[in-house]
Amino acid sequence: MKVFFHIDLDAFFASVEQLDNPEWKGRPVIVGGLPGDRRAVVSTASYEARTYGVHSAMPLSRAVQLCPNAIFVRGRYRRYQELSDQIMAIFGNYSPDVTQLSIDEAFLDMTGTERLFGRSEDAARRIKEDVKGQTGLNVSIGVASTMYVAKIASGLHKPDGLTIVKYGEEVPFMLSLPLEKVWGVGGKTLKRLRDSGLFSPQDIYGKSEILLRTIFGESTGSFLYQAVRGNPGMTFGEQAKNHSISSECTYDFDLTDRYAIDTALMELSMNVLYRMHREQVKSRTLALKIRYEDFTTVSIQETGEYSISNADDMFERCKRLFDKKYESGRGIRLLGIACEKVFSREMEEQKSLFDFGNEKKAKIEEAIYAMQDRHPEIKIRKARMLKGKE
DNA sequence: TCTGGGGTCCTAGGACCC
DNA sequence: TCTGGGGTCCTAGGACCC
Repeated sequence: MKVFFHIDLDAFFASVEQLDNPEWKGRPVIVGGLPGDRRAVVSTASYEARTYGVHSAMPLSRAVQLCPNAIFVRGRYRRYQELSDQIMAIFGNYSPDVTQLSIDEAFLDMTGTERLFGRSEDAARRIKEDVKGQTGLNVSIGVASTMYVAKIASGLHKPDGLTIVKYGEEVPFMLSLPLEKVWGVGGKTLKRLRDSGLFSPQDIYGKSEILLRTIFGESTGSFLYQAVRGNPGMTFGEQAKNHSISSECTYDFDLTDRYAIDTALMELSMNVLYRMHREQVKSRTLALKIRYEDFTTVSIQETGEYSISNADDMFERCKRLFDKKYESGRGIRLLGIACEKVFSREMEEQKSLFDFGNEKKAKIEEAIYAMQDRHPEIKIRKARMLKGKE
C-alpha cells in the first residue's frame, strides 16, 4: 500500500506579504496589481479578502470594487521563490521522493516512513509544525493511497487543514465530492457533463468507460472513468517530453504601430533566449501568439531545419511568423512567443555549412548572458529596447 | 467585472510515405 | 484513375492547472 502526502501552501503569495509586513496580518491582502493597473488580475487573495468574494484570476478592477480597503501589491516573486525553496527543502527531510508541482505545492511519497515518523497523522502534524516554525507559514495536507486523492484531499479543509483518506475509502471519498472538486474537470467539461445529464461523481461512476469515451472522447472519457474511482493515471513528476519555454505580455494599451510591435517582439525574444541559456537548451520550433483587442487569439508556429541560434535569428523568425498571421490594422492586446520541444544543448544537431555568422553571434550572446548571471544588476538590452526607459 | 503569465496535454486535419 | 490503410510528423486551437 502506498502513502502519498500532497502539501499545499495556504494563499501563498498573500501569506508571505503578511509575514513580511506583520501589520497586514488579519487584513485583506490582494497580490496581482495596484488599483488602477489596467488589465491586471488577482494572483492571490488572503483569506480575509476572500470573504469579500475576491479570488484568483478575477480582474483586479473587480477586486477593487468588492474590497476597496484591501492592501494591494504587485508581488515579489524572488521572495516567494526563496521561501518556496526553503519549504521544499523541509519536505526533503521527510521523504526522499518529493515531486514539486508548482511554486506552492508538492507530493511526498511517504510509503514506508512509519518507523521514522510514526503514523501519517503524526508525520503530517510534524511537517506542519516544522514549516510553521521555520517560516511562519501554514500548509494544508492531504493524505491518501493515490496522488490524485491526496491532491483533492489537501484542498478540502484549507487553511491549515489536514485531511486523511483511509486506504479502501478512496471511492466513497470521490463519490462524496461535488463535481467541481474533481481535479481536471474545468468549466467546459463541467458544462458538457451537465448537458449529458451527469451532475455528480456518482452519476459518472454509474457509466461504463466505453460510454464515457464515446461521449467525451478517448482521453477525457477514460480520465473521468478513472477519476471518480480515485486513481486516474497521473503522470506527476515524470519529465515532460515536450518541454517549452515561453514569454508573453498583455499590453496596457493595444498595439497597432509596427515599431512598437517589433520592439515588443524583440523584448519577448530576449526573455526566452535568456531562459534557454540558463537551462542550457536549444529549440527548432518557434511559436507566436497574438491576442486581438476583442480577445480572439490566434497562433502560428514553425519548425526550422536548424535550431534558433541567437537573438537576431529569433527576431527574424518572429517577424516572419507575425507577418504571416497578423490581420493588418487590428489592435493587439497580447503578444507571446514560445520555443517548443526544447532539447539539451549537448545533443548532436545537424549544422548548416553557412552559419559561421550565426555561430559567432551566438558565442557573443553567450558571453553576455554569462555576465548577466554574475551581475544581475546590470541590464543589457538591444538599443531599441532602451527607448523611453533608461 | 472584462478577462495575467507560465506551463502541459489533447484533438483534428493535412502532408507525406509505404 | 477517382482511390485503402497504417504510420509519422506537423500545425492550430482549446482545455486545464496554479
